[in-house]
Amino acid sequence: MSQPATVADVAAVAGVSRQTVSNALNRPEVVRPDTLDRVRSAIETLGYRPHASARRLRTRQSSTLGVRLEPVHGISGAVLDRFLHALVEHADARGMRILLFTARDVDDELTHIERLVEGSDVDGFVLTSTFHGDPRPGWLADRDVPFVLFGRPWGQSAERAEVLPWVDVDGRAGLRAATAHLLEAGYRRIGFLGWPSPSGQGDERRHGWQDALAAAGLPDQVQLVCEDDVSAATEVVTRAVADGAAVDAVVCASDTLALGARFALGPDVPVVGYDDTPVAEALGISSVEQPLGDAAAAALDLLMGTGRSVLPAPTGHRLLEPTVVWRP
Amino acid sequence: MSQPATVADVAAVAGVSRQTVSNALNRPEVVRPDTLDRVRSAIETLGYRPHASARRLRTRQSSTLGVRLEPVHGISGAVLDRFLHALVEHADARGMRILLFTARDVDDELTHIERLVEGSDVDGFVLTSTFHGDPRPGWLADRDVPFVLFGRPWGQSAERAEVLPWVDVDGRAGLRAATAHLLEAGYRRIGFLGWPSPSGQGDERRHGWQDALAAAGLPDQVQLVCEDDVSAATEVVTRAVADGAAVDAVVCASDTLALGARFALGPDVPVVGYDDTPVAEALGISSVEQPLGDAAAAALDLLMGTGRSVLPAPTGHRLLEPTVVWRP
DNA sequence: TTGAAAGCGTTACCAA
DNA sequence: TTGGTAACGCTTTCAA
Repeated sequence: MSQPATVADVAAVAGVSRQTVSNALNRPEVVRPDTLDRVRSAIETLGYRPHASARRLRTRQSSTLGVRLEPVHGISGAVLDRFLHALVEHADARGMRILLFTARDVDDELTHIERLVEGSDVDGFVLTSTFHGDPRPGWLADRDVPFVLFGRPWGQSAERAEVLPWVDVDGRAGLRAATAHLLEAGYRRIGFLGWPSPSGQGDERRHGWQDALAAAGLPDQVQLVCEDDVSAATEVVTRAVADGAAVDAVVCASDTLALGARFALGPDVPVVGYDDTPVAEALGISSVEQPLGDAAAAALDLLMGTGRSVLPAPTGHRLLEPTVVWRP
Repeated sequence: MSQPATVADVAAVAGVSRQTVSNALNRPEVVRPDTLDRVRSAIETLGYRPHASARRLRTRQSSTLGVRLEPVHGISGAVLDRFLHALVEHADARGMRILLFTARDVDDELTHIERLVEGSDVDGFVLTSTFHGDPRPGWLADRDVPFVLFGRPWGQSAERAEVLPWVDVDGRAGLRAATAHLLEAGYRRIGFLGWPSPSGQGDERRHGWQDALAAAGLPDQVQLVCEDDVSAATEVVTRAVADGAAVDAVVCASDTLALGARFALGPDVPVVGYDDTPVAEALGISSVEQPLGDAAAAALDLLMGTGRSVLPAPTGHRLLEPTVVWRP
């Protein structure tokens, strides 16, 4: 196989014209069965594969989705990694490919996005790590570039947020479930360790904790705040306990914080983290696990509907339920 | 910008022919300066970008490299992630893109690779996680598909290994340095916790430990073996100590093992891991850090030489020195 | 149901 | 140095 076979080669072997080969490939129902068979066996013997670039040039579709590969962020880096993995798999099943790019910051990301769009390199984007004041959704929507967010459009106006396509995991429900479970197990003084406000995900998770406490008639529990850093978390919790804070269990906004809390409180005080990272698993810390495979599938559903190409203007959203992984 | 501009549009605006625009883009030195200026300003005003697929169809180069995104493997998952990140950045700087694919196992990986090659989707591959009996290098070499290994061609015949292109980090040097440093600090009974043989990287790392001990005239130290799992490691070390093994420091083949050793020995016995994962950082465990950015750059150097396209048959190799990150 | 012809946007070749 | 012409491999009209 010095030179890859083309439609013309297949057509010659099958004794039909090029277009018939193309039809056999793309609209098999329109070709007579025995012709179809001849074409298919010709494809088989020649080891023919359509030339991706040629097809893309003709169809004006790249069948490719752009995804920014973000810098690894500490312990939770594996989360986006797992999402990406699931995304690649589901995309493959739908005939789509994932093209990576990196960027220093959001402005740089928009520059890259612009280049990819203008070079017709991608049909759309999956945007991760949404945040308050995120300029990307607006930028893309203004230019009619299809996209879907993994993460809610925090801080967007209500009308805009309503039509923006996004997939997210319901952190509030996750922490609500974790807290409720601890309450059932008899714990009464359940503290929360989270990030400073405003933080989309962080505030959601705090609300989940509050929901469960309110439902149990136990408001006003200990609430601590610090940056997402193990030593900082250890220090905050240690100081709070020294100052007389009463907790017999702690739910946290992340595994990083949970790890700090565990160091401060020892193994006898139940701690629940978020993201179910390998660290939580290794240290036997309970954690809220995001259904990342489902999230990836949902993102593609929103972006592509039931078809095999990206919708011109995706819309709608999906909020997925996480599950709590309990460890001794 | 309803319809993206093409070379023809640029040519019309600049008052030249299509070909001159193409030349201005790809071989500017062959175009007269003032013509070049006219073309460039036309490109500017039109916001023209070459259509990637059209160019690829014509040049028969995809300017794309295929990389398998592997399942996240516990604590060390971040390593390939960081390598991938660096690879995307360096590739971008060289006008190359990274296309991801996933696979269940090596056979499935070869199937994917075949598909990508036959569809002219990629110009070559960067293969990670090489292992004894790896069929991929042979498969690709047999078909003249360019590739480079991140990891040595373990277990390949000497002649074949000699011409195979690979980049790797010298784990042996890393553990030698770590062990030597501990020896200088006065530790004399330095144990090693590693993986079962044969393991390319694992055996290398063990040799590094042995090198340093032999140089210091202190052979026959405690050597332990277990699978790459935290609890297994904890158990193995705990049992060894209970059985009378004498160690006042331990170097390990991975951060996972180091974590287990830390649990078994407590914070007063120095433990050195490998890969400098976020976990090691969070727990204050010293670790050998791989220069992943350099590895990615070296991989592309091997694959592309100094040019902007993949070499037909890359060859040569590069062994990089890791550094030890010491923590209190 | 099948075939002929056109064209997607680009670059390579050759002549001017 | 510049421009005309011809592909690259594919799909999409439109006729037969």
